[in-house]
Amino acid sequence: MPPCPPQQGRARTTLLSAPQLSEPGQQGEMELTWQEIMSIAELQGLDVPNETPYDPALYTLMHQMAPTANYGHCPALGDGPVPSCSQPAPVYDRHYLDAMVAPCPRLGMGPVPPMDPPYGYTGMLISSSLDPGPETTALSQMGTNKTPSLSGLLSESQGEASRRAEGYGPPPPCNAQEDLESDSGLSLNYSDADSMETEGLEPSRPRPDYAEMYPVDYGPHYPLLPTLQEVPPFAMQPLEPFKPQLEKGRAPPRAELACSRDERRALAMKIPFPTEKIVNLPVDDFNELVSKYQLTEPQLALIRDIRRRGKNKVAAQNCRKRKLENIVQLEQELEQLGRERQQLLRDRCEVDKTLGLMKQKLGQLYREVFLMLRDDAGNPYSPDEFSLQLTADGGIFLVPRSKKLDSGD
DNA sequence: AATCGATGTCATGAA
DNA sequence: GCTTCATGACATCGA
Repeated sequence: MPPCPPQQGRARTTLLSAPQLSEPGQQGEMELTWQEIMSIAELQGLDVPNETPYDPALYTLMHQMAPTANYGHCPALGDGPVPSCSQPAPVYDRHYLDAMVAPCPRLGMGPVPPMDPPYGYTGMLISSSLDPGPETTALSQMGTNKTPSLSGLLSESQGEASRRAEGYGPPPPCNAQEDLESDSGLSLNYSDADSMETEGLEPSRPRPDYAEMYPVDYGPHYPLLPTLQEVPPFAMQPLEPFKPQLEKGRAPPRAELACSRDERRALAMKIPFPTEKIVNLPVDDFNELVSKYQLTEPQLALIRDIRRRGKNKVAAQNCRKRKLENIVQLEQELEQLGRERQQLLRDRCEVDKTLGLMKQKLGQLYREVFLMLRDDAGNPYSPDEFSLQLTADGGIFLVPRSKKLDSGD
């Protein structure tokens, strides 16, 4: 997305009053974010104010229905001076669950079909690495039934990354600002000009038609949050105490962040099924899933890109793993060839030594034979004038030095 | 500040 | 023609 011109921020500043934002840094991030969100609304002609997280009614409802559970509620969204927050996975999953049962009238979606049955697809490494822990969400309980058939091929860290990318891992600490700016290990920074896609720094690349539509958006899933009765027990468990990472001066490793960029895009675009399915379903099931919903063109484009990126991410991980394995194998082969070379050098040394001995013996034998030869007068032949030569058939001839046998050898 | 390794992403070609 | 996979190249982040 190209940098939002300042005028696009006006709409947001009319929605947000500055005192709501306690931290100047986060305020700046949120300004950018809301500029992008509002620009989306303008581009799509959406009725954003009715569903914006700043809808006072919804916002009030949020506090009423989940006063203690931390639903990824970002302090920067106007919740006072909370330094940081957690980004629990249940929020994400509940979002999808709710999306399954809640219509999304703004995007023209009709009533959403029920959740899909469990899938047994294990073809992708990313899916094979699933390992839902005790915190497994309702979504994973009902939606995934995967066999870790290829888990050995990927390192554990990769499996962890996959779990995180699928939103099934335990809720890692979430720094609000960091989460806004970063993603699951992705490099793009929404808040500065380095963001390739949000800032449109790659004019050579065709921008997807949803490009304006996936800025960070924590808002849209607020209206989809479950009512208190719907909150699963795991969501009501005590949360880990806040860890004010900003005060530690270090953001958590980006690999620990819960939401990937594509997941946030999916949230922002109200994609009604998880990115894990988008990426891992076989093409037939994927097409069937997509056909169940009435999705807009930008949503479909985003889904296709999420699938492509997800598959390519796994492919890249496999490719790098293969490359490393090849390097290790080649190094082992190199060592083996080095050992073989040393052995061949030793063998050659032995052979040279043996050859020298044989030449020595041959010379000695030659001299003995030559000295035994006599001419008709009984005088020995002079080695300067004659030499012994061997023919191909094994015959030995005494040949004058000036006249060699023309046998060729 | 420079460097390096890890990772995600894109472009491209092959199957 | 579409999808998937493999891989080089690039960008970014964190150590």
